[in-house]
Amino acid sequence: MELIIDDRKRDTKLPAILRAALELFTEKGIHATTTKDIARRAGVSEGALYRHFQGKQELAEDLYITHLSHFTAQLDKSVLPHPGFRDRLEALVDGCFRFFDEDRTLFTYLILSEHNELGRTTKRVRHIRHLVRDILVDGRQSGEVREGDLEVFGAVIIGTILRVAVFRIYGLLQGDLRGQSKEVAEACYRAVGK
Amino acid sequence: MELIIDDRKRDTKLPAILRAALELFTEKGIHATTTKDIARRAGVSEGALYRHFQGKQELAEDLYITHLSHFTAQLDKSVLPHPGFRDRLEALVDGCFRFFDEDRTLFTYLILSEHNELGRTTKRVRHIRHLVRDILVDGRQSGEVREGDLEVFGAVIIGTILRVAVFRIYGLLQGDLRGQSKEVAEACYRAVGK
Amino acid sequence: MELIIDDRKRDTKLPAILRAALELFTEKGIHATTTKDIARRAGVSEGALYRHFQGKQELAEDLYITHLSHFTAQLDKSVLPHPGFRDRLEALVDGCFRFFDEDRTLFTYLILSEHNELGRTTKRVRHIRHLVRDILVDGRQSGEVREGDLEVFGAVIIGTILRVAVFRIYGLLQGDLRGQSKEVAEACYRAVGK
Amino acid sequence: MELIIDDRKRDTKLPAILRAALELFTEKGIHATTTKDIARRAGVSEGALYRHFQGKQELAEDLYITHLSHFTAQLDKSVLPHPGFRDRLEALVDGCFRFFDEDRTLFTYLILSEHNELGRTTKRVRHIRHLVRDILVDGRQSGEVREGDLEVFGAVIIGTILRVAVFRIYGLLQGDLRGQSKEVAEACYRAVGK
DNA sequence: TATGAATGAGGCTTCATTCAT
DNA sequence: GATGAATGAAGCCTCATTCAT
Repeated sequence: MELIIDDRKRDTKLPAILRAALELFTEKGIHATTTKDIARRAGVSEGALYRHFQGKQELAEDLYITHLSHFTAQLDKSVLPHPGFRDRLEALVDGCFRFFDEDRTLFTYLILSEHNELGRTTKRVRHIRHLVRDILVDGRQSGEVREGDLEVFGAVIIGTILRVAVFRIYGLLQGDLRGQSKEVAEACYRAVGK
Repeated sequence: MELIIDDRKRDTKLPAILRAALELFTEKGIHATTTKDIARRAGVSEGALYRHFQGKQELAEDLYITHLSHFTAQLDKSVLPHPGFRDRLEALVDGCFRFFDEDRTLFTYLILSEHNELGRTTKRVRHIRHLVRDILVDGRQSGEVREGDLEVFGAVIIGTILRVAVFRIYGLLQGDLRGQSKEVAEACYRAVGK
Repeated sequence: MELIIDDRKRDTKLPAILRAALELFTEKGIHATTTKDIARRAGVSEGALYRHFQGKQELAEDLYITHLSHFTAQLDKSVLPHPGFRDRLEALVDGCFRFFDEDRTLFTYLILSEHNELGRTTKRVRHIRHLVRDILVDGRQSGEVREGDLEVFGAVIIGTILRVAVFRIYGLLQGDLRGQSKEVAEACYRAVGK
Repeated sequence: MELIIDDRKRDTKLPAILRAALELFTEKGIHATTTKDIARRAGVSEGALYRHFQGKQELAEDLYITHLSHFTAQLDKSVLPHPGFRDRLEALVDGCFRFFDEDRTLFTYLILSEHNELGRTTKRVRHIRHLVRDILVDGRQSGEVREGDLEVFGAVIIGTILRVAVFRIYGLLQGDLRGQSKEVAEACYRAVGK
């Protein structure tokens, strides 16, 4: 999947830098990735990073904010139009899994990694967590979600989706995740639906 | 909760070092924690760590292996004696949540953190994941677990438990988690039970 | 005051570059001024400097030699025609102070700054120091300068002139310096005249 | 001359570091001196600097403040006890010249260098300038200083002293400066005394 | 001619670890 | 055993200069 890049920078080394950084941040974590690592993998001098970012930190934050915003927006668009809770749940799971299948590295960076390093930055972007909450609140109102703490239900849904992805990475599951969307959505629905 | 320490070292600076290291590793990650950080928080000199460990890495691995083994063993002991799937599930959730309530930092270090830094080390210890798998296999055999991919079901259970803990840390949930054990086990059971 | 520029280059970016460089060199020193600083303040690209100069060093030397030569020549012309020591002294002080008033930045760059960076370059240009020496030697011969080491007297005159300028920059003195020419020349005369 | 050093650090590398830094800062300026330069001349690893200072800047400021304060205090003590303006002037010039003779490098660093790099720091320490002002104000009150702007007179005195030192460094003057104290004080007195 | 991305050397600083005291 | 100064490798970043467009 192509990362989001300002058109004017299409023929600079920025795309290579972003992709290299993304991979390394995901593999080893932001802190453990050195600027030299990034430069080497991008096929670029270290100094080149600084034409596009103020520093490693900004690079990491930029990658995070830009792509998470984009992903969440897309997810909103494919989930919220569905009227019923059950369909929304399926769309949610499917949206996540398709994204995972398409760019596992990016998914991991945005959603699975912890990023203590990014500090407050991570709190300023809409996240699946918020979408799930919206879905649950609507579902409760429409009577499709059973009694119980909505935060706990949110944890069930998000926890399940993310852990399935983690298991896929560990190799405990195989093949494209989108093949499992139905089954995973079903499990979630059983857990929280009426 | 008191960390596990060789009796002969009870009155050295080791306990302080371990606790300081644990806190910092959990707060900032192993890589981002410096030996100076640890020394300062433990109230010892920088060189003091090296009388107890070969280096930072060994300290991190030691903490991990010792305590994770201990936790998993305890969990096995409180879960496996129960004969039925449903009770085991409840015991599992409750065991995890009690541990979380007792020492959130240690729980985070052992279970929630990612620890790319520890590499292969993390694979050499029995983990909740293995216990969950055992419970599910037994439950399938006894007919208490419905049709469906056991790996997916494992992801549901573990994902749910861990995400509830994460939500507690974020402050989305409040109070002791053990109060939620029943509700969380119920959700898991609905998701995978017959 | 307009900097000295080859007529053919009047409508290139050279004037802007020179002025920006002069200001920055004076404010922060040559070493601490980056080519990017200069480019930004001049409103040109980083590479643009290199069409007019071989590099930053040459730019700094060029500025120095061109303008110092010009200033010293002017000073010679306005000082030496006076026949008496006293009048020459006044003309000297006044010439310096007028220059200061007209372009304080340039005066600072040429006369007040230390320029370790310019190395030998600074020694190849006639300097006020030489003019002062000439005046004193003549004054001694004509009996207008009292007994005493002429080098020390030179230090008194130059030191006084420069320090007055420095005090003006610090804000310890106010207004145009040329208003003080008479008083300063008087002090110098008392110090070294018969 | 021995630099001022906390007793507890007498047998560390700090003295070597301070002396090396002082020499280099004076020779090439703070900015142009690299930490590697300092380490090499001090016979120390670069990292060693950071056991004693937060960074190069702090090292430069520390050197400046500590020693300038000390010098000015000494100068106050040897100048102010004299009751008359003339004697004070002589003591001032002599105090400066003795200091110059004893440690020319330190004198240059503290008094002759410009130190744009030190910014506001330089303004927080009592300086010869303040002492000169005090002397002149008293001298005016006692009727020993003639009519005229005291700031200008201050510039004459300080400018003269400093320029003599500069000329000594250039080699225009030779031998110990203290031999010239009387003559220089005389010139200053003629310039501003009654 | 002008731009600004890219380079590569080198600057400042950090850090795990060692070692003299 | 304990301290903390020192080391040296490595990390992040800057900068004068080059070069493709």
